Amino acid sequence: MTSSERAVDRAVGYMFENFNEKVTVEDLARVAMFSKFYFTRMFQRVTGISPGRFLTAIRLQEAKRLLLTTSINVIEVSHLVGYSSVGTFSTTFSKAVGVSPTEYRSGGGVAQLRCQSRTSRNSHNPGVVHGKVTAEHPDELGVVFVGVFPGRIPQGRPIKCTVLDRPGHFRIDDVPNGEWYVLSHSLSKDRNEVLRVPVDDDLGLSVGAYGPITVGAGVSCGPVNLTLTPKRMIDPPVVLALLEIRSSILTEAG
DNA sequence: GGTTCACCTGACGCTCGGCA
DNA sequence: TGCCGAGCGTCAGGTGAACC
Repeated sequence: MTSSERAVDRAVGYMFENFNEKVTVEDLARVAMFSKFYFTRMFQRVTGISPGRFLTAIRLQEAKRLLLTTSINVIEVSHLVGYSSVGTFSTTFSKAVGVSPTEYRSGGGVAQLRCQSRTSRNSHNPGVVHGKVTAEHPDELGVVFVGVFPGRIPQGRPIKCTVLDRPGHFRIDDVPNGEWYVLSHSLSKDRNEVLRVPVDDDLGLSVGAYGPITVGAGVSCGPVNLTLTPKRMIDPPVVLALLEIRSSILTEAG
């Protein structure tokens, strides 16, 4: 682990301990023992996202857990995870997870989403993304989710996605033109045993990221080689109901 | 009780430059 | 080369009220 990663690790630890309070970039920089200017750049370089968005992801991950495992109302949940305005919480949650807090709870954590194409971009002549997902111990992994996202953090609805039985080759068609990230997640096989039960933590989760890639009109983009590694604390939390989406996709397929 | 929306604020991204 | 400070424009996120 480099000195930068150690500093980011300290800051992320501070976020996990204090996400329910007001945490500023100055606080995090002080914990990391760097100036706030340099810290922001360093954090972005190590994690791929800004400190503020990382903190938001932690808060939403905790909110998902509270919504599924308790009967606390949305207002109380918003306060418990650090939001002073339930309006902000509701809006942020809906954008990141794909459904509102009450929909998420009523669906038991299974977000009935579809991999959507975006029509706002130049998508009349979409491209193809292809590549391969590898892992150090592929036999220990269950099904693999591969999605195309606008950013480095898996939130909102994926532009396009696919599910593999195991690490291996993939192909995603009809990807709109633009600059995207390809993100992949997989659970260890023992956790897949409980696939139908909503998953609300990162235990046994392996992640891989690639990008940004530029998809051109009618062009096959790749190979995109994704390597799944066990999720570290400094990897961005999975905000989107990715695993739950995977479950619903499998339900449809089955 | 929960969501949406307009407005506002502060964090962020980018860039340049200084220092050791 | 690594660390840090600062200015400035942009935009994500926070607030609070209206609405369902």
